[in-house]
Amino acid sequence: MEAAARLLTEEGPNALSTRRLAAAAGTSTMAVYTHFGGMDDLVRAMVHEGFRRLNERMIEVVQTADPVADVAALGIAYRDNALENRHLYSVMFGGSTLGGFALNEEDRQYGRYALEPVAHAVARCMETGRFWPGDPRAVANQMWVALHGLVTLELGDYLIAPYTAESLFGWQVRSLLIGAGDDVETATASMRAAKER
Amino acid sequence: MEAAARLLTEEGPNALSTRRLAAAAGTSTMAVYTHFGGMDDLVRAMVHEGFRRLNERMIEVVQTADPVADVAALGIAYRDNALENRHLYSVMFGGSTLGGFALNEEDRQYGRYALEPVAHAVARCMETGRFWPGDPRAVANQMWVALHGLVTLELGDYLIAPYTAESLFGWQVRSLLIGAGDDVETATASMRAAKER
DNA sequence: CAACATTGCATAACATCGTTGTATTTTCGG
DNA sequence: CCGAAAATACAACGATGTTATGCAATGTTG
Repeated sequence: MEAAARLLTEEGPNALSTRRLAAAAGTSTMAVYTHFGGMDDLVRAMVHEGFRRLNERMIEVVQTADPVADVAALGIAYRDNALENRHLYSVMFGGSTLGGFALNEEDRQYGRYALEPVAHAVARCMETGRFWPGDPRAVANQMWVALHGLVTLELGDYLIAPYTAESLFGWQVRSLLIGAGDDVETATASMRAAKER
Repeated sequence: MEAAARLLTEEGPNALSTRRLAAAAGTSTMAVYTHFGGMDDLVRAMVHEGFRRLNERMIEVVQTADPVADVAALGIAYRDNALENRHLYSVMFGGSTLGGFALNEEDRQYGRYALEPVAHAVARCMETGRFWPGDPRAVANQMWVALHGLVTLELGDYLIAPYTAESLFGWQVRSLLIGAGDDVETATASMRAAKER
């Protein structure tokens, strides 16, 4: 139900209640239990929708002749998706608890799956010699961890000037690219190219 | 009230209710309103206690002749504190919402303040030439972002073999040290020294 | 077409939550 | 030792998720 998604994105997780949702959708609270199994399953459906959006966002980052720029573009896409679905993001990755809802292993697997495009792009960086040879998934996980930290602190309003999320994001991605083996100059150029997409 | 802290650490944020707390403390729900102002202020007190523990943990990392090892030890201390107070940590940094509780700017300032020891250690690394000259707070923020991401994903059970939190943590800290200017060999040695404290 | 079964939702009720008001008990200063 | 003040026990209110019951719409079948 897109009414639930609207409530969650506009008024936050606390507004996502059966009665608020029933009022917004013009029905009764029972609709939640017929269409879903309960509040938990509704939240789970929201989470899956969130992962679907994230995957969509990652997949539509096209592959170019510059795989390092592709990696940077994937990082930008990841952050953009989190900022546009901030409440959903915090539920997806274990932040907001939202009543008795708890992630299960299947949910988490959806999250890990979103890293596949990054792993592929990193593999291409290694094949072309821009990155040192190694495990692409390890590098992708490294990037995920760093960007997740940035995004959650940004959403929690912990990052203020002069160390804004924007500047830290650029620094973070850049050091990740260089730490994976790229040269300083080419990494900077690839980041600029990624930003302009 | 340490009963509240025990409830939160042992049964999670959802178990922290006025009635559960009253039953655990052997009193009535009114005790929450006399000693604190309400549920929100009780959570806020818990959060402040969490920041106090974090600061304590960071401060007791002694300064040695190897400032890079000190930085690594601070990272270890940060992660250890988060793992030992996992539920509290998620409340402190905007993860769990816990009813209507919301962080205010004063709370966040407590969190940022915990970075001071890191900034000092980084400054010493720069003075001794192990790190490139630069803004110590910028490097400290960089480290914070990366470690916060690692910890939150670890607490959310997102990190599984072969990319465990343990291995990613080592990789993350190592690349941070090297990215800040240290050599590969000396950084590895300093990390080993930090781990053995 | 009519009787039936099934499905979906509205209404009401229940347990639990944070919170508030009132009365009672406890505490403590003079 | 007494009176004022603080702390607490008890009950109640609104709101939450959930369940039970009943009704109406819908589809199915003879």
